[in-house]
Order: sequence, then C-alpha cells, then structure tokens
Amino acid sequence: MARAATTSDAFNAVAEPRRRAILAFLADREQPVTAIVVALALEQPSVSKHLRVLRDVGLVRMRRDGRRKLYRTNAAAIRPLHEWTGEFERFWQHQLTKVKQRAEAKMAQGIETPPPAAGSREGGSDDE
Amino acid sequence: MARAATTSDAFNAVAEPRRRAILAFLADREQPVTAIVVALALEQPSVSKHLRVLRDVGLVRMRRDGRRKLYRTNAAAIRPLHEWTGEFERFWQHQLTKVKQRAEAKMAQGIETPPPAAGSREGGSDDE
DNA sequence: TTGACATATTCCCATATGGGAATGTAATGT
DNA sequence: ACATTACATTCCCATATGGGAATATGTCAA
Repeated sequence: MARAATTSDAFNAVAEPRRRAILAFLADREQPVTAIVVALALEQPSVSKHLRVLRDVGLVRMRRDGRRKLYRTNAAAIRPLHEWTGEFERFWQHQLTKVKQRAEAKMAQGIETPPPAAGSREGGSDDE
Repeated sequence: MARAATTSDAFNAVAEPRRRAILAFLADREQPVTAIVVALALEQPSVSKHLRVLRDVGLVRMRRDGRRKLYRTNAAAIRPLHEWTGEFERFWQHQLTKVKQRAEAKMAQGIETPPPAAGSREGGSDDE
C-alpha cells in the first residue's frame, strides 16, 4: 500500500500548501469558487478538486447561492490538529529553557575559555 | 506533478499516522530504534524510513550511543504547525457560540412547534 | 429551449509514497 | 578476523495524488 487516502483525515488534507491557502482564504468569509481561483491564481478545476478534499474531511462547508457555491472554512475541524500539536507545547518550552541555559553557560564559560576551534559540532542532526 | 515531497515540510511529515505515533513516543524521552519497533509494532525498515523523513524535516534529532542510535522528538519543529492551526482559533470560537445560539433558539422554538419530520437536514455538508 | 455562467468530474500521465524482502554498514564482543 | 547486534538503504510494486485539458452538470437569463 501507499499512504492513507488524503480524504481520510484533516492531517492529510492540510498537508497540501494550496489547501492551507484555501482554508486561510475562507476562514473569515464565504467565497465563491471563482474568488478562490482569482485570489490564489489557481486553475478552476484544481480549486474544485481541493475543495472536494476539504469538504470530504469537513474542513470546509458549502452552501448554494444561485449558480454559485459559497465555501467557508469550518474552523472547528482544525481544532483537533491544534490540540495534537499542542501536546508538544510543554516539550518545546523545556527545550527553549535548555537552550537558554546552555547559552548562558557558554557565555559564562567564554569569559574564562577562548571559543573552541572552527570545526566544533553542536546540534546533533548529523549523519553516520 | 504530484504532491510536494514529504520531506519538504513538517505538515507533510505529520500527515502519516505512524509518524505521529513515533513523534508522540519520542516526545519525552530518547529511544533507540528497536524500542520504537517494539512499542509501535512496526517493521524495523519501516521505522527507519519514517525516522529518515522526520529527521529530514527536523522533527526528530538523533545521537549515536554505541551501536544504537537514540532518537528524540524536536518539539520546537512542531511549533509552526501549532501556530498555523492556532490562526483559526478565534473562528472556531465564533462558531461555537453560533452553534450554542442556534441550539437555544431551536429549544425556545421547540416549545411552540413540534419537532420536524425524520428526514430533516441540518449541517449543510450536502452534495450538489 | 438556447446560451452563458459557475462548478464539478473524468481522463491520462508523471511522480511520490509506503510496505515487504533482501542487503548494506557501523560498532561491539571474542 | 568473524559473528552478532542495531540500523539504514535499495529494489520492486501497488496505489495515491495532482495537474492539464476536455467535458459534464446545474442554474439563471432571454
């Protein structure tokens, strides 16, 4: 198999940059498809397809208005994503304090010891 | 073309359920690959591949420990996602109040009018 | 009904994945 | 040096997309 279908959940749906742009565009006001096409400079079929995905996962709502269809972001459907990412908040706060502490320690150390040689490593995101 | 490469950004990386599971598992403690394999009941090569993707977008950090490699979630890299989703917070709050108001209005109305027939629609996530 | 709008779908195609199996590689023990 | 442990990569393959072009569908105006 390959990746789970895009239409299966909001995480997949927002993985697409254009879909995120559409969600942002429709966040505060209803807009017909054409407005999205113009505003984001995308092809109309492309927008329709993205809207289809977004609707399937409940990220946007639609209502007919004459010959047009007005779409609007259903912000509530984004909430679970916000909550999932929020689970990590305390960790990045920890990391920030640690970084700060390291910086301070280094600062203090730098007063006595000259800075290390150029090739010194730091972060750890290395290979092999 | 197809979708942008998974390795291009955190949004794509977290679109995978297993990768989210790995991030959660590595959030509070460093763990060797084998621990992930056991804990999440995945194939080792599969875990390595997911870790590769996560590392490429900076969502996890790695450090060698003898013959093992210890991975840990880099929570800071998740922060942008939290912030993006947070942009919609005020909107879903609006919606919640609206839903509440609708519910109350309906309640009040229900006192005078009997409930509608069984096939009645509500949300608006319809077709055509 | 015919024609113009506004959208949605379908076709075809190149590419991105992810899984499974097999294999490569680094580090440690003897 | 050799076997073992712990991971990473590569190959092959089925499937999921997304874009572009063409076409279908739905709605309103004459």
